[in-house]
Amino acid sequence: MPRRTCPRHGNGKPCTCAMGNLYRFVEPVLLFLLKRKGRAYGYELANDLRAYALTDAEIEAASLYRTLRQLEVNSCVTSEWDVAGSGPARRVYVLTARGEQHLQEWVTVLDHMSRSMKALTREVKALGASTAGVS
Amino acid sequence: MPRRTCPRHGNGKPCTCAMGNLYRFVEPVLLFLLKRKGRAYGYELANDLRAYALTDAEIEAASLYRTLRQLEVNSCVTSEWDVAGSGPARRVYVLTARGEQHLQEWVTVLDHMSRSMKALTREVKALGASTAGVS
DNA sequence: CCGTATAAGTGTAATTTGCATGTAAAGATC
DNA sequence: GATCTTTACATGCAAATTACACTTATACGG
Repeated sequence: MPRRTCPRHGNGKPCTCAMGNLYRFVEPVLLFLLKRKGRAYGYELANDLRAYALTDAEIEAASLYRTLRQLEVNSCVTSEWDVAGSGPARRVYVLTARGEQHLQEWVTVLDHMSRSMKALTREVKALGASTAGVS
Repeated sequence: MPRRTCPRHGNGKPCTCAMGNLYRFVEPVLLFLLKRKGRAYGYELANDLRAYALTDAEIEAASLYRTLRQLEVNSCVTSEWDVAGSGPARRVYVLTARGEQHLQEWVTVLDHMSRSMKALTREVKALGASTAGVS
């Protein structure tokens, strides 16, 4: 069990922060965004990442960059420096065929998880919110 | 990124093993099963756990027991030894009101994640499986 | 007495994560 | 021309998490 209290959103609402950042789920979103955009650099992806995040946990910039580098190590993306624009150089990423394939694998996995989660929540709701437990 | 190859199911199928065991997702299933069964011991829960698992990863017995003990530390369940039946003594768990509440929190979180996952997979499918990447 | 099934753990190395910090370029402000 | 801010990427390390092997213990059949 990860930290039981959410350090960032200290309110009473259920929060996936209490489950940790789960950077695992950053990966499929990055693959998707790269496929859709064609090419993109990390800082740029950070925004879209929030919109498509699978959990409501804050995405660490560090985990974004680390995930991209790791995807490159695993040949899911390639990168090169873009020194054209103004500002500091950007590392621009492009999806590879391997990455495309990995994204499709993720779709299978997420599809399955999505169904399982829905099935579970349905069953819990069916049981009702009765406080049948011990105090 | 966790291990990229699934050590247990070395075949080509997408497998959540490659995402690690995610014992986080064992927790809500255990809470649900305990609510439904009223009382249960670990070894018994292991079977049902497979049926309701949110990922297709093998559930480690160790993580099952550890999660139960941790749930007890967090007052989500209580336990006592059952020495009645034959065989080794069993630690029998019962859901508490706190655990019931925590289960409802999980429902909120899983509901949200389920939707996000479905939305993402839908969008990926809409893009098509075109190999638009670099070789 | 030995093997097997049941039941519940523990030990620990490796991996993953959160958070702080470092580097560096360009533009704004004064 | 000094320094502040924003953009952009990256690393270091302690703490948390996980995988996997291993241990303890009871009962039953033969």
